[in-house]
Amino acid sequence: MKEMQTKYDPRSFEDKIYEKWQKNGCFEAKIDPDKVPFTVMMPPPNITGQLHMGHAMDETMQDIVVRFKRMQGYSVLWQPGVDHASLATEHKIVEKLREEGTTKEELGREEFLRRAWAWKEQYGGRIVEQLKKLGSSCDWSRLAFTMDEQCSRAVREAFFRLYDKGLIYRGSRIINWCPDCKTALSDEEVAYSEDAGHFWYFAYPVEGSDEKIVIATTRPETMLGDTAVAVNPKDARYAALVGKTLLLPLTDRKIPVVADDYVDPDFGTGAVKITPAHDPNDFGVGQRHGLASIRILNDDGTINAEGGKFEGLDRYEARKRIVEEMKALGLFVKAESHTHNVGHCHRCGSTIEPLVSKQWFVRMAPLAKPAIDAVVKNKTKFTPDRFAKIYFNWLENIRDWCISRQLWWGHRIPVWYCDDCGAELCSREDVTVCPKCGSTHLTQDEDCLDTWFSSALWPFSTLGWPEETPEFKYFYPTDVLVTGYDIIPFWVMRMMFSGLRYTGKVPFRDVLIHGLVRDEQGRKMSKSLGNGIDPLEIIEKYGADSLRLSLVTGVAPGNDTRFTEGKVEASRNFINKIWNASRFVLLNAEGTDVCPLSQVKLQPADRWIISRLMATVKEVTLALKKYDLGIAADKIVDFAWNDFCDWYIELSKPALYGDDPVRKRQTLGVLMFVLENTLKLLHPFAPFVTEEIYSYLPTAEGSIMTAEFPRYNPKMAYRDEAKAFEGVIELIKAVRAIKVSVNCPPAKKVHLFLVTDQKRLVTVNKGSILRLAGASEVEFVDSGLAAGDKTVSKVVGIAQIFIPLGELVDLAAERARLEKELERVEGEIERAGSKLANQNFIAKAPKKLVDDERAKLEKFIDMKKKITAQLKAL
RNA sequence: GGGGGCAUAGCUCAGUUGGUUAGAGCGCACGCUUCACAUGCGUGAGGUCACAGGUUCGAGUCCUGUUGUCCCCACCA
Repeated sequence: MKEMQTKYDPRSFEDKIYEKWQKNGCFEAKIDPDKVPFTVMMPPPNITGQLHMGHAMDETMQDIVVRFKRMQGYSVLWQPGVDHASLATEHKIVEKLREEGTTKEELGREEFLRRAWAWKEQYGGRIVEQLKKLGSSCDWSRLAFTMDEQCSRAVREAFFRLYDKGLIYRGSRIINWCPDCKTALSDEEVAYSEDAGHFWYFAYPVEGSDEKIVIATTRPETMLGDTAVAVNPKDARYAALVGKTLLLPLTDRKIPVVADDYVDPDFGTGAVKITPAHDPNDFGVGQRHGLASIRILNDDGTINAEGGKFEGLDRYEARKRIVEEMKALGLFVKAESHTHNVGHCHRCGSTIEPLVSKQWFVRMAPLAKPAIDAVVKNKTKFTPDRFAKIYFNWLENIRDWCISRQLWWGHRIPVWYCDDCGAELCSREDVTVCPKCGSTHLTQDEDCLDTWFSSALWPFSTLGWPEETPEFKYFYPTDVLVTGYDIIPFWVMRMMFSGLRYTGKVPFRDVLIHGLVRDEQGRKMSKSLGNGIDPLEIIEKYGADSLRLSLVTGVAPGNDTRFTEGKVEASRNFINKIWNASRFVLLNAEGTDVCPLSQVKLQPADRWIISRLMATVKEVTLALKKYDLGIAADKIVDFAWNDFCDWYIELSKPALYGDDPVRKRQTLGVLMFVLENTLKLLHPFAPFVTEEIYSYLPTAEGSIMTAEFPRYNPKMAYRDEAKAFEGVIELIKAVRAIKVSVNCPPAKKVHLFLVTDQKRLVTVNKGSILRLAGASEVEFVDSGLAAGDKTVSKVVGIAQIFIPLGELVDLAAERARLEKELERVEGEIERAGSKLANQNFIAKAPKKLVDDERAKLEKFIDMKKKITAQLKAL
């Protein structure tokens, strides 16, 4: 038998084990009609991405679930993949081109895409390699990419179907425009923040009079596109002006004063400049009053020809110049500091310009309805369920989804325009001949689709949809989707309505939502703050298992968590503990014919640890089923460290070091059984170290990955015997506590006098009691008097303990100690007594509870009697 | 304005459908070279479960309100 290394050194085996798993095809999903499928779709990380703590937690949670299910015998598919991340990637490549002194326009679409693919080939796999370091057990042989052939076909099909039913349309509407990325964005891709700005007051002269009307704006440059000033119809101040014409300064335009309920008379001056082309509210006013919509910005955020002499100026430069000119004209009234919510590009942070533009949209109302219903009807369940409310909130208030992007890297919109007859043609296949006029002069729409359009199809596009592939039939719908709450509007929601629309089924039955990983001070980890911690560095230092465990312990589902290295250390210490406990068992088993558990004549301590193991198996299995990963991890750690290491291993030592070879073989049988099951319980959380240790177990076969997850066996519950044995533990703890309380040196063995009716239990465990309590002898007596007068005593469940400690005993201190104990017990009697005196409690509480309370009361009364006697004896 | 989270030990957090004497890790105190492990072992101190009501035999847990704090969405030009 090979021997375990003395030191737990994850670096020495983690990579090797991962390679072995891959080589042996342990992650590969198989269509097996005899098994129940279990499918998880990995949220595809961006090809531009680097592994961060958020990924680490997300991946760990998925891997835990997936490994658990695999061990339970499901046919598991954990589908990995990466996302082309249209905007992020294009941004990156454009940056690179800038460094090379060129632009994408200069290269042209074809060359640009060639470069983008080359970049993808070179760097796109980086994140995949990083995921492997974590131990992710996904089926890499099925690695998908949102722009691969299969996903692209699905995108075309999906687009075509929606277009065909009129659920995709093209129109001029106010959209969010990023002047730096030079593309439209969806509402979800705009992040708002409170920014400091100004409120500028300008006077607009009324035509044919000396009157002026004062308006206020935060964006003076947009006045170039004003086509009206609006006031509230009930506002008496302006009633006379409604219908009059204003001379729009800095232009030669005349604009009307209109009345519209939209205007809040109490805000600003009560008069609002209306710029339909650059403000969503103004757009509405413009439509109601038939106003012209004048767009004044170019795609890059400079003023266009409509801006007259300001043409070509950057929006902020134009703002400055306009304020100056208004001052020169005497039409500037005042400026106030004003903080307001400003939209920023999710990707580059630039200030968003709302503007009217011709874009493609998905009609959301008909799609949102079934997506809401599916969750209402529990076809898909959120864990924790409060996130269903957030999901509803989004879908109930959703607006049409702008899906076109002025980008090249992505799925090109499958619509062609006939240059001759002007027909608009959407097709699954490329169109080369116009079906309307037969022309071959066709131009495909220049734009790409929002990345999330393809991500929305992920749960089925990866399985071959729209083909009815065997994979699709077997693995779809998927079982659980694991993702952060910040992704609900981007992705979860869109997969839901897409899945329902295209496949008629919900894409997943459960959605497990987790929170954000924050830094030690509770701040979001971010590039700009520079407070991110690299998971790979943590893995290098502590091992992947420690990182994984630290990311799920003490974390409640859906809650944010703070990452601290201290937590990783705590997890590392635990794993180190397991490592050493395993070494202990294996070193002792060496050269011994370990007795199989079925042939062991179980002792009370054996039954106790097996009982605890079974209770843990039950709890862990239940917790994992409910996705309570934090609770599951807690239970395992608690059992392994406290019950197994601190108690059972110590309890086993008299047998291991004793001279009864049968007893030793049997004890090793129990140790081996418990160790093996502990490793299996722990495997989903700490796959590497458990696999490594498993390989040394004489009883184990193959990989722990494919071993069966421990099953609760009611025959091994041994509930009563385990409870009785807890008495022995209590006894040992009491003796230790007594010794500490009188400053008795731990090495000094004490003579125990016990008044007990559990002589057999004590006798069977005498060796353990002597060893763990630090005693030289156990003697049964009828009363404490036998122990002499310089004794310290304590009452525990199975016995009255008397320890003669001679000079160490301070009679006054001992009396004080006993009195304090008496006080506590009397408190308990009081509590239990009043509870039992309550007739309502007796009548309404469950019988078991009442019985328990009665038993407790009896126990405490008995204790009181004994303590009183001891006090008297002093 | 709408929605949601959080408030439990010095710190970070658990607490599963309401039910033993409210837990863990870290930190702290005291002691320990006990032959797997000092990344350890033993013993302990430390909590009016934010506040005020209510429901209940019974509330950290459910309801209402208050305060503080954080997040998401909408948004007044």
